[in-house]
Amino acid sequence: MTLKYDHTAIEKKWQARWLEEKPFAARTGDTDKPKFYGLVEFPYPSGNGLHVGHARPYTAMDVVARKKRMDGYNVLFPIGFDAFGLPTENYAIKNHIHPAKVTRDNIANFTRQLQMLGYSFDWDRVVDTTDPTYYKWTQWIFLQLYKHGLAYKTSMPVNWCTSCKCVLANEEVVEGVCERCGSAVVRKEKSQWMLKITEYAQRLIDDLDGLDFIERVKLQQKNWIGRSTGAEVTFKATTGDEIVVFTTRPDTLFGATYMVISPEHRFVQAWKDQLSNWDEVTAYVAEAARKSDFERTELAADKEKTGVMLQGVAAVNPVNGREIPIFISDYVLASYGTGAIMAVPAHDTRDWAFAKKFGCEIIEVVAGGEDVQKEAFTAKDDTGILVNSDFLNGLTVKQAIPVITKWLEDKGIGHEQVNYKLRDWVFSRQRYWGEPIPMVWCDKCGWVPLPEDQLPLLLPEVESYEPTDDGESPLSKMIDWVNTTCPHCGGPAKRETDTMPQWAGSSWYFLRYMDPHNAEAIASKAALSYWSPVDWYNGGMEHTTLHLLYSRFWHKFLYDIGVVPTKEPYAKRTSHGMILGEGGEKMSKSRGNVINPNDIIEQFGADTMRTYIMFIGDFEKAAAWSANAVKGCKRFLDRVWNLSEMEHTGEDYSSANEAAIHKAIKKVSEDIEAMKFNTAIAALMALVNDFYANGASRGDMKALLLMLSPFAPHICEEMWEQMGFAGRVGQQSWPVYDASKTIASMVEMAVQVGGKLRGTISVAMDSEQEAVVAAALENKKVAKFTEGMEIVKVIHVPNKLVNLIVKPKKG
RNA sequence: GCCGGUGUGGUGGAAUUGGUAGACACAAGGGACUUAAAAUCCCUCGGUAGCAAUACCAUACCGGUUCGAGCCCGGUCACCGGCACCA
Repeated sequence: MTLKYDHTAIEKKWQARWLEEKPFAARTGDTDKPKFYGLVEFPYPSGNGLHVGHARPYTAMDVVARKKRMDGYNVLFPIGFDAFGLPTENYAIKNHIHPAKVTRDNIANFTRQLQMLGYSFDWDRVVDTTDPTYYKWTQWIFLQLYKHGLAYKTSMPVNWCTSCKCVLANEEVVEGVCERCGSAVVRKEKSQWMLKITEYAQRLIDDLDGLDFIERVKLQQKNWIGRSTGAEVTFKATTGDEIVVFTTRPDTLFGATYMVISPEHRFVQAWKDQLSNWDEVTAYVAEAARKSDFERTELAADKEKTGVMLQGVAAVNPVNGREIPIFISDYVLASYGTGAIMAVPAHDTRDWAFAKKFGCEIIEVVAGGEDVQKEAFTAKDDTGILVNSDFLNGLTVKQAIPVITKWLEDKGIGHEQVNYKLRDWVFSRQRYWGEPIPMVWCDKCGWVPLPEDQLPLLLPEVESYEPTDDGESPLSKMIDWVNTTCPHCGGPAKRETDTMPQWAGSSWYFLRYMDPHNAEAIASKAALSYWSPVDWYNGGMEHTTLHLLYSRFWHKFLYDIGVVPTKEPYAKRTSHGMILGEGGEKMSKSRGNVINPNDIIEQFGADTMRTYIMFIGDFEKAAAWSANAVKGCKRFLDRVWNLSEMEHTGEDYSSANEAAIHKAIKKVSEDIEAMKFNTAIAALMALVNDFYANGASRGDMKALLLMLSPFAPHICEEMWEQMGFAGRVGQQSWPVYDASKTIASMVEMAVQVGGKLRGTISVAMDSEQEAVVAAALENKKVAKFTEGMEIVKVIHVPNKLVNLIVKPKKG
């Protein structure tokens, strides 16, 4: 009689052994084995502790890592903590505890929770972004960016979160509100450090081609970067100024009946003296400036256009010399293209709406749509033919674009132009708990980078971490720290008091794992060349345009300056779906439907938790938690455990189970690679059902434990040991299947008559068509439908199906 | 509005990518064991009709291609995600 399955004791035992024996340590430069670097997104160690949302991707990658080790790979599977950030800082403010202390405590708690789940992380490679030995290198990378002209400080309107009292990157603003806290975001003029990610826009698109990323990630990044090809065209104004516009439709130039410039355009102020309605203009400019991002988004939704015509100034359409009015309107953005457009109301829906409201002329220049007085015709393909356009008449849109572009170039008033929606990365934050930006302002020398030997620039101790209402970082109150000497001229100077955004530390952490204790470099050349690139990176879709794009940018930069050996950081990127609450709603404290992994582990064990979270459904799709289904997985592991009550004889596969085992090995192996963890577990459940029906040899049990071990490692190690198998299950080779053994000698085939299933027959493997048809006709159910019929056609799919097409016999 | 995705039993989900729809579970019902309960084991379980064998219907909806469609094509509806005045 075997003991009951005591998950708590078993899991404690094996977790302790793993910490002691370190079987998951990665060895740099282990040349007799191929390397595999599996990566999960490191957690932000919040005070709430680990969430089931972490367990899904972490378990998945742990299953992959454990299987890869059994496949003979030298595996790097690390974990760390992305610990700078607002929640910690806010908690520190509220409770008057230093954020470093809060971080230490939270990391300790997370570590304990991660270990309770039995993850095979290499605990000697943990990184913490708030550790000065780590952020020294985050600062070092910033200095390299600065030295290569990719970091610059500029005063510009930025996204200001009214609640966080902090600047946000464009990527952090979602539907006009703060991505993190949901508060209103307003525009504010501030001097900010910026990173020139736009310089990498084209490469960030192009290099996606060679990567094994799921399509929706590639697509989302491409859309975010937003490349569009068109032309820049210069219009002369009656003031003599030249206004440059960007258009993707130079073919419609003859239909440009007015022009719009953004309220922020420099010409608005420059033309002050020429404008007879200056009061009206300034009122509109002020109004536009006051609008928050949220209000502007709202307005965009209604498409209610506003604007003011500039009285006293006009522009000239260069193709026909016609004088056209100039408007200012906030539907033209200062930050895209040139901040000015030529308006072609007949062929652009926004221009059309504006023209209708302001009574502008609508001239058709592309025929083929409905009446342009009723709606704009915007087709960009070959359906439209150019009209009212002089030398372009008769051409299709596609044909006309190169013709007019060439014409503009010849005249010296235009050229082809590519634009991107992507903007430079706003890199400053006015908060305490982040990496200090290692720059010094000297009145004589300007911005001076801190010499590298002075890194890390440590965060000073402050009295209060509270953000200030004037929008300055709390560090600005540290007079002793702020006042310093210029590294260049030695004169008095001031330190930069803004800190870096949370995305800084996470933009390169995967490199540090390769060589986490290196004091001389971000990682040694040897480690970088051995482990790069990350072979498989799994993470959330919400990071596609933030972390994933930012880290690709940094990595490309590091490649350009010779620090890393690969152009791209990640060879493969996959993504998991969210875990929802029991009712299918998002888990949240306010709904009270949050599942704490600790509770599940305590009640059912880590192996049940792991098995369930993998069995819950399609890994890529959202899945709702089900307490009942958790019990089902516990029942499965109980059944596995209770197999030990059976008598097992024979080291080979039993003849009764052999075919099923070979099939299961094939299925589980392929499913893990394809992240179809749910069907892999289903196959193992079916195998256990077979064992109950047929009995199982020691060889059969061995196969089961090997295959189940990546999912439920504790119970498998325990049973492996108790059954007296040598070594540790996690250190064995993954079983191989023999394709010929997955096939039985007899197969069941479907028989259709006229495409309808009428019966099944059992025939020898690879039977010829004649034999199959003969067997089919003998089947009583089939015979009913073939009696008195003539077979006119037979469709035979070997070993699967035979379809008899019949018609009534003549006579 | 634009781009992408999804839609299968009471539920979560399978389906070798055009070849026996509903694997594997959950829930439910019945039975065995038990003084009883839990646990465990066995059986039933898409719908309609029938005692049954069986027949017909069935993968959001409508149509098409095909010997054969959950899968391909055209259209419609619903939900989810991303972008959103980007010229």
